[in-house]
Amino acid sequence: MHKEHNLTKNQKIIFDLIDKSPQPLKAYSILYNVQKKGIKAPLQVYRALDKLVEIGKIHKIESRNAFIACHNSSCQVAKATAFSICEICEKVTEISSTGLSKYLANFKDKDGMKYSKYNLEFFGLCKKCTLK
Amino acid sequence: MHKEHNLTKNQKIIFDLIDKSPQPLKAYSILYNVQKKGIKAPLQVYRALDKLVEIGKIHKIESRNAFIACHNSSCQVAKATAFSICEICEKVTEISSTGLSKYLANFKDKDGMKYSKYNLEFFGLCKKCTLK
DNA sequence: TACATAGTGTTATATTATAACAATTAAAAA
DNA sequence: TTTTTAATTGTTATAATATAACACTATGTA
Ligand SMILES: [Zn+2]
Ligand SMILES: [Zn+2]
Ligand SMILES: [Zn+2]
Ligand SMILES: [Zn+2]
Repeated sequence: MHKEHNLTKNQKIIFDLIDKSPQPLKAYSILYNVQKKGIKAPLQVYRALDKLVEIGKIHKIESRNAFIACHNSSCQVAKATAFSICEICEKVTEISSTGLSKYLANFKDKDGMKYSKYNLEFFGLCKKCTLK
Repeated sequence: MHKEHNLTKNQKIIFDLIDKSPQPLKAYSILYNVQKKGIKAPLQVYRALDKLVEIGKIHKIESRNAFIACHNSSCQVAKATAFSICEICEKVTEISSTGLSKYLANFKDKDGMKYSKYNLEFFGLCKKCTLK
C-alpha cells in the first residue's frame, strides 16, 4: 500500500496524466500535454517526475525513458520493480509476483552481497501481438 | 562462449576501449577517447555500439546510459543480462549466477507468458563502499 | 513571528541519440 | 572473376532527453 503523499499542484497534474495513460509516457510528451495547465518548461516536468519516482507513485522504464504509474501494492516504494515490455506494441505491464520479488529481494551474489534495490525488465511479445 | 565475430575497424577500436575500462563508459566519453584514432562523430560511435550490443560483446547499462564489455560466458548474446551497481562509486559488475539466470529464463507471469529476453539491475553498495 | 524546507518559474545549456545522404568496403552469388 | 547485394563508413545537421543556476513563493514548525 502506498503511504498517502500530499502531492503539490504540478505533481498532481503530472501524476494524473500518467495514471490515466494506458502506456508509459515520455517526459516531453507529458510536457506537451500539460502546457494548457500552465506547466511550460521541461524542468517543471522533470522535477515532478523525480519526486513521484522517489515516493513510488510512478516508475521509470529505463530502457524506454518513459514513466508509468505504479499499480502494484507490493512494490516497496520504487525499491523493487519488475516490468514486462512488448517489443512490438510497446505495452508495458508491472509484474507483481510474490515469488519473483521474494527471490530477487533475497538474491545474494557470489560474494554473499545483498542488494537494497533492483529493477527488472522482461522483453517479449504480449498476448495480442503473439496472435498476429 | 561468444561466437567469433570479425569486428570492423571502428567496432574494434571501440570494443577495445570498453573492454579495457574498469567501469562502464558513456558514448560521448568513448567519442573523446577515440578521436585520435579518426572517429570523429557521435554516429560512428553509436553505430559501433549498436552492433557490439547486438552481437553480445558489450551490454548497455540502461539506468546509466553506459556500456560495459561482457565478461560472462553464460549470458546468451544480450538476451539475459544482470548487473550489480554501486550507488556510491558507480562500480558495475556483471552477475553470472546459474541459479538466477535459470530462474529468470523460466519465469512466467500470471498469464503464463514467458519472455525471450530480460535485463536486471541490482543497486546497493559494493564491498569497498560498505566499509567506509 | 522567524526560520527552515520544499516547491515553483524561468532561461540557458548539457547530454544522449538519430535522420538523411553520399561514398566505400566486404561478402556472396552468378 | 565479375556482378550485385549488404554492411559499414564519413559527414552534417538536428532531435530527444535531462540538468544547472538563480530568483522567488508556499508550507510547515519552533
Ligand atoms: Zn510499482
Ligand atoms: Zn504487443
Ligand atoms: Zn554478458
Ligand atoms: Zn562502491
